[in-house]
Amino acid sequence: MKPTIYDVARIASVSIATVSKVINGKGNISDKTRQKVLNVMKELQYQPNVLASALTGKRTYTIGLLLPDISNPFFAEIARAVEDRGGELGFNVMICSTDNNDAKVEKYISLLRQKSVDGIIIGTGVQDQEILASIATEGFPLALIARDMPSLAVDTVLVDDFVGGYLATKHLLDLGHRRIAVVTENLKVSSSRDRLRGYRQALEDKGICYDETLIKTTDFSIADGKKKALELFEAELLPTAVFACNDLLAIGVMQAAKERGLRVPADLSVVGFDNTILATITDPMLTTVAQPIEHMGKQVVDLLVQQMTQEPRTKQRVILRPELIIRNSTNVPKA
Amino acid sequence: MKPTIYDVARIASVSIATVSKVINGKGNISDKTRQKVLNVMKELQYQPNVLASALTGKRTYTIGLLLPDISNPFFAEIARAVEDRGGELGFNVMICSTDNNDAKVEKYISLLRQKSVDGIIIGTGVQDQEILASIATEGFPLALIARDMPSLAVDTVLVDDFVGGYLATKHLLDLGHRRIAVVTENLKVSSSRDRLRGYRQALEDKGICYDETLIKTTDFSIADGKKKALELFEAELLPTAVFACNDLLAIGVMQAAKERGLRVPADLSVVGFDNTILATITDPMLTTVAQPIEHMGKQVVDLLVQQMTQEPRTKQRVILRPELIIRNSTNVPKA
DNA sequence: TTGAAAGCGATACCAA
DNA sequence: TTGGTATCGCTTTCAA
Repeated sequence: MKPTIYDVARIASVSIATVSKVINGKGNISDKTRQKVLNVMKELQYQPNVLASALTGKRTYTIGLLLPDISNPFFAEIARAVEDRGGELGFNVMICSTDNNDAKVEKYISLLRQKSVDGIIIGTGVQDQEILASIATEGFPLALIARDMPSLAVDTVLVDDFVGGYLATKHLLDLGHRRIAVVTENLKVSSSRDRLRGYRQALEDKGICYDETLIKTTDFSIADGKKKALELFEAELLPTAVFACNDLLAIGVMQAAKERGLRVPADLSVVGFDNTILATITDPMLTTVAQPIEHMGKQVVDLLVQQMTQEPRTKQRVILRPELIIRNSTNVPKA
Repeated sequence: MKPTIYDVARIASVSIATVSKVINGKGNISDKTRQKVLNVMKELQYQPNVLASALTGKRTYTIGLLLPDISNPFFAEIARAVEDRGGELGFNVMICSTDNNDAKVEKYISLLRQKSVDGIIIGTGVQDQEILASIATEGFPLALIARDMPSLAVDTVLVDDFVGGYLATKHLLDLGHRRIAVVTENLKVSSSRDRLRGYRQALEDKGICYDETLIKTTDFSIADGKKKALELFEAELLPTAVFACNDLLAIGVMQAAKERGLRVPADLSVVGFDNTILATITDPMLTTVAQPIEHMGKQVVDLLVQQMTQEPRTKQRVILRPELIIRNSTNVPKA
């Protein structure tokens, strides 16, 4: 069996209270006693049981991370960033892939709370915000990453999706494109809506009419992007460029283009969003809007940890500026 | 505050012992009492505190998962598979990215044990097997995925790397390639060694001499693969094909080829390993050796859970057969 | 400077 | 069928 605080106390011939004090550096303990206890602890390779100490009201040093799907590179990269910053601060992270399913979100949150995690980071879509509202008002540490729910008083870190959509579209516009299609994730997701708004704004600034038929809504897999792009290519008048609302969809679009014999970027320009590792792997490499994932991960963790360690403060939304990464999937339109 | 078992007991005017019994379906409780307690539980939205119950010797229903890097698609896919099966069985998973660093491995294992996880799955490289040996003999539930440490009595699930290397090489050989280079991860990793053995065997079966200069060892990023491929391309006599020991390296090789003006597969055939999502994204799509990731994830979890729930049994190594997925990065050599 | 003891929220044994 | 109570490993208050 693992040694307990009692074993240490017995062998060091002190009380468990004393041992507890040296573990936590509290109270006044003589150097001599402290050394004695420390030695025994080392000898026994004693490690305090986190569960027991959490039961007395201390932290579990564990945070929950809700993501749509950890096998999606964008979210995997977020997870890594969260894990890294959490690690620096002494926290482990429990991952939960929700598939953007409210039922799973609810189940996971309930489970995590049964396990007394110190806080939860939400990177997943949540339809029914009530699920979050209740625990947020309850004062349970909660933070959002890459999701926006302005109606909720919750710390949030995200990229300015509007600007992102704007930058992507403007880039295309500047190249001379006028017929720019959009393949976007479900518009129930706030980030998708904002990216589309950015797109519209860019068009408007250029005095170009918004054409409903150029907008395709779908899920977020490569296959989805491909399917919608194919639909786009059915039209008599083809778009000369596509703004895809994430890299996965952009890749689907590129694959569809290839299947139709359209060359990227000669016949069709494609812009993605996220700048995941995938964007560097396609051929041509994908022009895309970069989210500062590492920075975002660090920030949410910091915000969350502040909630658990500091005085209540006003919740904040940190909006980071996305950056357009120009690679090889965009070019001037043909003739 | 969250309600406790005491709240339930008080409101239902029974003892906490009775409540505990209805929670766990133990003992004989009259239907009437049971209903009463159940109702109060529902009313209060009572959820037992997992920490407290774990303190009394029950499970935490949490498992640890050690991976080199969760942002690497191969491992992210493993994580998802583990999470899914874990979820079905009632377990949450704590992810730990180790960067294949023994110090981190040790730190994480210690941390996880302090938190009383019910078991740990290791998918990360571990140089000093002593780290694992001690806790394994101690009887702590442990299982390996995609890693082999035959000297250790630990449940293990992996693909037959030897066969994988053999299949990849044979495919190239069958196409007519004779000068087949290898870009592999550090040979301290067992899987890399075995894949290389498979390669040698395939050559031998065909009566082809093993040429040391065609073998390049490196780390596992795209950049590493590219760098080594570039070195390969310095030679007077170019290889006509490259077997890369994972998809990331294969992609690096493809990028190097492109940079050198070599067309894939016309001038150079490339085979990868893992069949991650990346393999479907490259252009041309990558021929690669598929690991049945989902199946592997399910198996390790099952093996691990067996250890915690069943009688001690002989440890087993489950060796799955990899499958060659032929896509478009391989072809007959030029003239 | 040290220790006795209550308490955290559950489980399980033993009585009633 | 139900309940009293010791126990798990630790923290913390209060006395000594």
